[in-house]
Amino acid sequence: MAKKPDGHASVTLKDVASRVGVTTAAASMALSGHERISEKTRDAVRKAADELGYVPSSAGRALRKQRAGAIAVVVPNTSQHVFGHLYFMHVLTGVASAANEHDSQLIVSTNPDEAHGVVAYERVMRSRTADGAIVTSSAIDDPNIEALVKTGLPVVLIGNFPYLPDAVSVGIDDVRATEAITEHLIDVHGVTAPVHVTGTLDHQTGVDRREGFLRAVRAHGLDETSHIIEGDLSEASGAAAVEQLLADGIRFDGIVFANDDMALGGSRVLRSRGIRVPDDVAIVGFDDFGLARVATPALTTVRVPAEQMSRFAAEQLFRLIDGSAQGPTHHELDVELVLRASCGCEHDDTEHVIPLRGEKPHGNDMQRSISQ
Amino acid sequence: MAKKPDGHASVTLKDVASRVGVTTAAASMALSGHERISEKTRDAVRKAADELGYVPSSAGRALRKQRAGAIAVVVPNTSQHVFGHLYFMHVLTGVASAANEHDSQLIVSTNPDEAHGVVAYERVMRSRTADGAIVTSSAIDDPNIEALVKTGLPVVLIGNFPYLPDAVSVGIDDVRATEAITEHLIDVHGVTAPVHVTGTLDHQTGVDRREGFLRAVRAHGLDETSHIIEGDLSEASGAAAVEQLLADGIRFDGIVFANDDMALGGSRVLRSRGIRVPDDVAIVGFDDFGLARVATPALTTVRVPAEQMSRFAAEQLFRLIDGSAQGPTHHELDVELVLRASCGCEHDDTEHVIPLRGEKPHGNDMQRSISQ
DNA sequence: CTGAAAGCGCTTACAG
DNA sequence: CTGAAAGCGCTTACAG
Repeated sequence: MAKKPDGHASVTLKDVASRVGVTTAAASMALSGHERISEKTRDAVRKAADELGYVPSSAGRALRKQRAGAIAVVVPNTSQHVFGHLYFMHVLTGVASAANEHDSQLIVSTNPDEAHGVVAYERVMRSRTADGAIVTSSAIDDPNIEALVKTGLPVVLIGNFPYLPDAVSVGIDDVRATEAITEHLIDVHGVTAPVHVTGTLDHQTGVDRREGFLRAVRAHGLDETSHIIEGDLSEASGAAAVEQLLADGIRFDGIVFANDDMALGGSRVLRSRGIRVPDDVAIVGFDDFGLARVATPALTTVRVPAEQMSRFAAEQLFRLIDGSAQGPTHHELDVELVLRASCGCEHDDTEHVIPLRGEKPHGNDMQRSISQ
Repeated sequence: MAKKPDGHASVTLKDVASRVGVTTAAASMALSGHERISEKTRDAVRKAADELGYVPSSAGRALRKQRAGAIAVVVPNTSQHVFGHLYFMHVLTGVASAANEHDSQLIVSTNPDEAHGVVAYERVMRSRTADGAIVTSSAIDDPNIEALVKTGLPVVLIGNFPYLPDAVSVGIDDVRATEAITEHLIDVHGVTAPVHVTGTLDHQTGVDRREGFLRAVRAHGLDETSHIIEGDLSEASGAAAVEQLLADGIRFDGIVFANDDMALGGSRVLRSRGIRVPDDVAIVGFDDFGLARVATPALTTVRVPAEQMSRFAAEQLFRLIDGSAQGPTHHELDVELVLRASCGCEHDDTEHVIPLRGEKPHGNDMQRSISQ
């Protein structure tokens, strides 16, 4: 048995082979079910492996096969505040299940700090610790992402990246979704003075959701009575946005927040000022990662299929790794409108879900919608 | 350059060495700053490595060093419902920062399904994909955990495991914390008929929190007027518990929920029946992972320092791996009482935090409290 | 002091 | 058909 520095013995193929009296090569073939090994030997080897508790060394195998047997989920450090924590849980759940199905390990790679210089996740790739990477919630102009894509290593981005035409990515149609939920406020609830509180505008989602709001507003001739305030996706910035609206004496009867966290912050301020939601002001969010449903009033929002999205991204990544797919591609998943109390549709304990198919492709040809 | 099956070239030490005209051994020593290599050669090698974008192969290094350079966070599949998602985010954040400081990769290991047979995370250890593991939210009697601990491999458990005397673990004093928050309801808010909705009782936290409730109730002579209902930590079970209380016509003026999710579910039912929180019934939760603060009314709770706990667990794990610490040990972190609106202490937008030092060690000698 | 072999554990291409 | 070498990339103990 091989001795590890800390004194633990680990069982190697050599141990299995010598117990049976064959070479390691034969033992290896026996375990992989190679047909040139007799059934008798195969069984003996497998029995020995079982008894000894043999598990192949991932390092030995990785070195020989030139494949790590792992994929990485990359989280740029700058994104700490970009999505709420729950988004990332959904991503992890989706990627983990795909990784399990492919007998692959899952590595979570964050950038310790920006100053640290060498980008941690590029090291992960170059050191071949992972065979490929899924990158989530990165800024529009993150040069590291661009560099990573350019290396030609297997990388799948979650989100929309119009400035990275060579990338493989998976996202949703933020423009269309925000347009739809804004139209809902206008058409169904008679909102005539809508406000949009944006996300961070260095992220494509922020830009796209703003664009969706603008399209709906323009289509309904509400340009004059609508307003846009910049937020940063934090609850505090949602609260600040509403306080600013009130301080500026702006008239508004509906707010489209670019995410749920901000909607919650805004809702709190409205309530504290005695403004009723949805009676005085209808509000909606975006994400539905968990907070929206338990809020009071429950929040009408766009449900982002984060888990399916990341699961699909992982499957796509495995296809890149094994060569059965090639980039560049962009795939889009459908989202749902989840109608609850905050827009005036439902009571606090009920919800109504409307599928929103991606019928209005935009940007490039490769897009297509995937039914879930 | 080595060719990978998918056609990507990766730079190896050999490439660096041959560019400079030295052996790989010399190049290796140069890069690690070994003094036997002349400054001139060292600089030349480093320059070459930089230019070629050389990053050491993790597989090669792992094989040679008998060390993976990675640690694993293990999540038993059965725990899907045990803690809310946000708990795990805090765990990941804490472990990731410690791993980064130790130049270690972070592997997330879940059990695909119980039926899958071979326990996934034991494979991770046996295959030496990770040098050690942090195990979180496992059931009291999980035989896999016990087996894992018995292997003597570096493992740190998060939680309290009185039945695993050989384990290295990091936790909080659930008994003391629940006793304190129950006493708060009784002493400060005059609750005379308290109810406890337990967590899952196959987890030590569930048992301990119930014990804490019982201690407080007994100390105040409220045995006769108190009740205990079993929950499962889900929001739905909190709601169901309250419905049962009402259906049974039980008189109660305070509820100690074993976690925040259940408290939120219970709170919703109370509100829908026109029972005011905290005026008619004071309620408290446990965790403070995110929902408690944004709930209406904001939830008084015990703040579990999940991030610090798991960070400490990771540091402890690295000590086990490098031999600078040995098990068994148990460490306890301090928690805080966070007083908000649901018990009647504060308004919806304010909170008051009371540190709760672990002054009452119980169980075994090794425990000590760590100030944060 | 320095050159270069040995070997970590594995699998497959090669020689017989 | 089968035996066993070669080599993935690395680092250190050894020989000179």
